[in-house]
Amino acid sequence: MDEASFLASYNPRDYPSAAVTVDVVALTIREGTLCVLLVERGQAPHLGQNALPGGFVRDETLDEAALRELAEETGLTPGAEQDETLGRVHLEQLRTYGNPDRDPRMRIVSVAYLAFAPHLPEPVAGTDAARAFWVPVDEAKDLAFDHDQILADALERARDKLEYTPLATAFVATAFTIGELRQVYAAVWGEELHAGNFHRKVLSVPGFVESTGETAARGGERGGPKARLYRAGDARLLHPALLRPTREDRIR
Amino acid sequence: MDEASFLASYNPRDYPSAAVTVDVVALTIREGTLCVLLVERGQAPHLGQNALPGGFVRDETLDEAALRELAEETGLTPGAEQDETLGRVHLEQLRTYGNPDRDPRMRIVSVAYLAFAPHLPEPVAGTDAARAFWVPVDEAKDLAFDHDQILADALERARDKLEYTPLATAFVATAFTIGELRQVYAAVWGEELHAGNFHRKVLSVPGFVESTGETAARGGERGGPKARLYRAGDARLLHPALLRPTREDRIR
DNA sequence: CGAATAGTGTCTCTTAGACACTATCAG
DNA sequence: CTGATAGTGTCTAAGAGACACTATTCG
Repeated sequence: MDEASFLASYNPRDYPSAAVTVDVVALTIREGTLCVLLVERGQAPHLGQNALPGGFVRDETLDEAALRELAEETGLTPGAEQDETLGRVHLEQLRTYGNPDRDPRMRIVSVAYLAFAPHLPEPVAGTDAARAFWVPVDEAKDLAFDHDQILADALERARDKLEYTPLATAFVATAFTIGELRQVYAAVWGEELHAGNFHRKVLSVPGFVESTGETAARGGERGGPKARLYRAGDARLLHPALLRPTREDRIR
Repeated sequence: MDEASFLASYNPRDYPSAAVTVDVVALTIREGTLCVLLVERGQAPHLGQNALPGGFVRDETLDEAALRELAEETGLTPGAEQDETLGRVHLEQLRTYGNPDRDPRMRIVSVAYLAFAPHLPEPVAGTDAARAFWVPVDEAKDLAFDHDQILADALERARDKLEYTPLATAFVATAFTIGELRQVYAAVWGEELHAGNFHRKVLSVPGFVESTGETAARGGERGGPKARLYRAGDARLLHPALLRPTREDRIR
C-alpha cells in the first residue's frame, strides 16, 4: 500500500502504528578525551545497563524533541536565551533505526541525533539529569538495545564531519587557540597531528577561524609562549578540507 | 519523558503514536538527464499532485520497506534472484522528516531513502506502477507534502556522494566506458567535465574501476574511436576524491 | 636552565586543471 | 573528408606532509 491510498482511507485505528523516539549521541571533550553522555536505565528491559539518552516524541518537531531530551539530561535549559553552553550546541540528525526487533516490547522507530558540545558541566543531582554522566567513548560498550551501533555510526559521522566542516569549533570555547583546536581533532580522530603543519593549514582555509586580536592569558601548562586567540569564522564547509591521514582499510 | 520510563510503563494504547512511512527518491539517468521517479496522487490530500513514491512500513525493516516500495512502483521484483536491474540498485537512508504539520491528517513520520539505479524500464501499465513515471529533476516541482524539500536534500546528497564514493557506477551498466561515467557526473552535477582530465583521474583512483579487457562494439554516435570497457572496482571510498569545481556559495 | 609549545620557513611529492596533440571511427 | 570522441603528454599552480628552526614561556 502506498502513501496515497493509505491517506485516502485514513483512520488512525485502522493501521498499525509505531512509537517514535529520539536518541541523542551527545559528544564533548573532557581532559583531551572524547566523551559521550549516557544514562543508566532504571527499568526493564536492560535494567541497570547504560543507554543513550532519549525519549518519546511529543507534539513537536524531531529537532525540538532531541534538544529537549538533551536539555533534560544535562540539566541545562534550552530556548531563546542563547545559554552560553547549551545555546552553542550543534545538533544534527544522524539516521533512523527501526528494525522490528530492536525493542523487545513493541515496534519503536528511533530517530538518532548527533550533538557536539563544548565542555558542559557535570549533570547535577536532584534533577532529571542525576542519572546521566559522561563516559569516554572507548569505555562506552554494552549499551542497551542497538545503541552500540548508533554510537558507532555517530562516531564515524563525527570523524567525517571534522574533515570538511568547521564543526571542531563546536567543541571549544568561543575564543580558542589553534592548539586547542588541534587537540579536538586529535581526540576525535584518535591520532596526534603535526602541530606546525596543522597550524598553517587551519589558517590557510578561508573562513575557518578569524583572529580576535587577543592573546591567551598564559602559555601552556608545561611551558611555551602565549598563543593567539581565534573565534569561529563564517565558513560552512572547509575548502580545502582537512583530510585524515589516509588509511587503506577505510577505502576498501 | 525519557525512553527508559516510557518503556517501563509501557502500554501501547497509553501513548500517542505516529504512522511511519518510507518515501523513496529514486534517481536514474535517461538520455543524459537526471530523472526522479514520481507518482501522481489519486486521492486527497494533494489530489492529482505529484509525489515521491512511498508507503506505510509493515512488519519489516525500514530498508526492506523502501526496497519493497521501489519494486512495487517500478513493477520490478525484488528478492534474492539478483535481478539484472533491481538487484543492482543502491539504496541508502537519506534522513527522516517528522514535523507535526507535514501531513494535514495525522502525525506521519517519514523515513526518506535515496536510490541510485541504472536505466530502468518505463513502469508498465496494468500494475501498481501504472501511476509512476520518470521526470527530469528540473521539472519535478510542486510536489505533495514536503517532498520538494526531500527531493532537494536528496539531490544535494547525491551530488556529494559522487565526489567521494564510486556510486556513479550504480547509474551505468555493469560494463561501461569512461565517457559514460563522465556523463553521469555531468548529469548529476549539472556541468560539463573536461574529458581528458576526467579520464586520467578516474583511472588514477585505486579501486574505482577495473578494465574488462573488452572494447565497446562501436564508437560514439557522432564519431570517435571504440572506447575500452570497465567495471566497478572494489573501492568503497574514492581516494583521492573527485571534487566538484569549487563554488564559493557552497562554502559560506 | 631545560623542556615544551607557538609559529614560520623550506623542500618534496602528489594532485588539479589547462592546454595540446594524436589516433580512431561515424556519417 | 569532416567532425567528434578516446586517450595521452606536458606544464603550472596548489596543497600535503616531513623536517628544521627560532622565539617564548612554565616549572
